Amino acid sequence: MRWTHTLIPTLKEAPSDAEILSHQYLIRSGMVRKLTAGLYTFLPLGLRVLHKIEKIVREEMDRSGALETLMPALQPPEIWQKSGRYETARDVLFKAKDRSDKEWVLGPTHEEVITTLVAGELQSYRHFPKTFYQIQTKFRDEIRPRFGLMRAKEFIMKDAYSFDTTDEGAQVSYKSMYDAYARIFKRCGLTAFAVEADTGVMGGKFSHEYMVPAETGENEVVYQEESGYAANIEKAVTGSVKLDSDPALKDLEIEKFPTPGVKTIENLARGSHKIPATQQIKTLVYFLEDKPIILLLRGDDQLNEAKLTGVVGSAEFRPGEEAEIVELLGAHPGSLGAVGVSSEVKIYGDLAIEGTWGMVTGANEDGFHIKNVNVSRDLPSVEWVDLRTAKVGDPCPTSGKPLKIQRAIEVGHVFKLGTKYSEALGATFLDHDGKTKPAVMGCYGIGVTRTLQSVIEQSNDKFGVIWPMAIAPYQVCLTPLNVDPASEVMQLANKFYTELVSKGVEVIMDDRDERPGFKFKDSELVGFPIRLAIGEKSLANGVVELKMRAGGEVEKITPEMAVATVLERVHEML
RNA sequence: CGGAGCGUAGCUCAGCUUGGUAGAGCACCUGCUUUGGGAGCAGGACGUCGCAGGUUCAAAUCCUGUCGCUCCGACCA
Repeated sequence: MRWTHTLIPTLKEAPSDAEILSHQYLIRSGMVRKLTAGLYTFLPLGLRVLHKIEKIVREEMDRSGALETLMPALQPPEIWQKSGRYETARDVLFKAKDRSDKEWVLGPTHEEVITTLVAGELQSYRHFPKTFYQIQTKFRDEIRPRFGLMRAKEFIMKDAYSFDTTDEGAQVSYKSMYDAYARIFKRCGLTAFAVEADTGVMGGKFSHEYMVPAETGENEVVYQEESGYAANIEKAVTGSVKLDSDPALKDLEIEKFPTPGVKTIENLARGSHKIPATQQIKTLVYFLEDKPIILLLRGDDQLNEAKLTGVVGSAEFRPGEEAEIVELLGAHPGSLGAVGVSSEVKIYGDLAIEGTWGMVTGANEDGFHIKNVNVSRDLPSVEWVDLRTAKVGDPCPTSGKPLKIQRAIEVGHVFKLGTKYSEALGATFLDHDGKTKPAVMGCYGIGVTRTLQSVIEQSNDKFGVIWPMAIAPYQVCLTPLNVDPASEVMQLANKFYTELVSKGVEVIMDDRDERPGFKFKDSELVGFPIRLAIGEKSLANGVVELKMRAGGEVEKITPEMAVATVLERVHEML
């Protein structure tokens, strides 16, 4: 390809609406342009990268035995009503109406469609297992699209769905996808690792997310290198963080004491009371489908709402409003406690305070707290569960070593679904024993467009993008510094171009009549892995100049060696 | 949806406080010079100042409304 024939609108300055570096480079290097928030046009260069990632995804999906399909993006709402997600996913569903005012759904994902297909086509255990995948545009009415392709209203996803007759089979399918994902990200030049992920209302143990470490990521990963433990913070459990209570306080009776003006854990820890946060019980009032529940955490801990979802089996909860809380407990937030609360209110307590004593909590009377709370004695009806958010330095659940936290971008998610959708949509089969059973499903997603931007986020320097060879828009940027067709420089460039292309190398020739510095800057901004510059000065010394984008000095090589050397580098880096 | 900020040339932004001729740099067009790290000079084209009302002799500037964009939170590939 010749630069003057394609469209690579590079920008010297970062667009004002691009916050993170990968978003800026995506725009500046002329890969995409924004139509409106969360919607992007892929320009020729960006599309080449996208296609290359898709090719890798296809190859690895095919290799794992998955079957490529293509499902409609436009879907009837009836199947969403059947699965129950017409309601539960209503916030992300884009809806459209046709001329007769019938409603349609733009697919944010395809469990309903694929399961409907399987319900009709796979009827015997002999037809299983099967895994289907597709690479397709998804639509999600994101509350807040952001960071370019990272979170868009419309994006390209590789989604896959496995169907097995047994749970054990489903685990094999799961593992197969899990492994394929690792290969995909590796081939894309991405450092991504699998972490245990929250399974939310679906339950079950099998969910992993593939994470790319990045400060701009929207997720937090809790990990311990030595033990290998890694989990999304929503899911992360820890070893016991329970602290020893002072034996002297165990049998003391609870005692109310005045705490005027104290509204927060912090107030009580600092002020005149000097009660460490670790000795306080934090009392939160939530409403679960209009029924109040009380949550108890240690003063220094934060509630993990994803864990709460798992505990109560629903995501339909919200923090109570001040008026509701006053009505329930008779005091304002800041003086709340669970001691003596009616046994009709469900109370969940975090494991970190189970069995402790000498604790301080609100008295349910404004301006008063109570001390010497012995949890086992004074809070008998509490159900003890894991509710806290893991913190840096907490003990690793497997090794006890201190945990660390790293921000990351989620590029893939593998999920063992079970029979939720197969039951709802009738994907059953006749087993050996003549019984009708629901298929056991798994679902697997890769954000293809997000993966693209993640590579930029991970692989760049102050000059621009550094594309890994496998997904670079072009492998080689041929840079003649004189584009006069009659010049020796341009004739040699044309010769190299022809030879390299004939050997299957993807070359872009920068045939613009621009100054050298201008061309060098552009090629570095776009990030072609190899640049071969041909200029009069070096040619007079019998050499051309090879520069690797990833680093290293300019290498001077003879024109005779140029094509072979470039070819060798391309293959080394693939 | 809650909180914060921003809408002026293709891009980055100044001008707004204190109302009065619409600005700069980059990019674009023409010419000359230049030619190894985002060149220089001269000339040129490009704007309903997001939109709609209002105040005023007069609005980019003040007021009201509205739409869009960005960031923080809940959601997620």
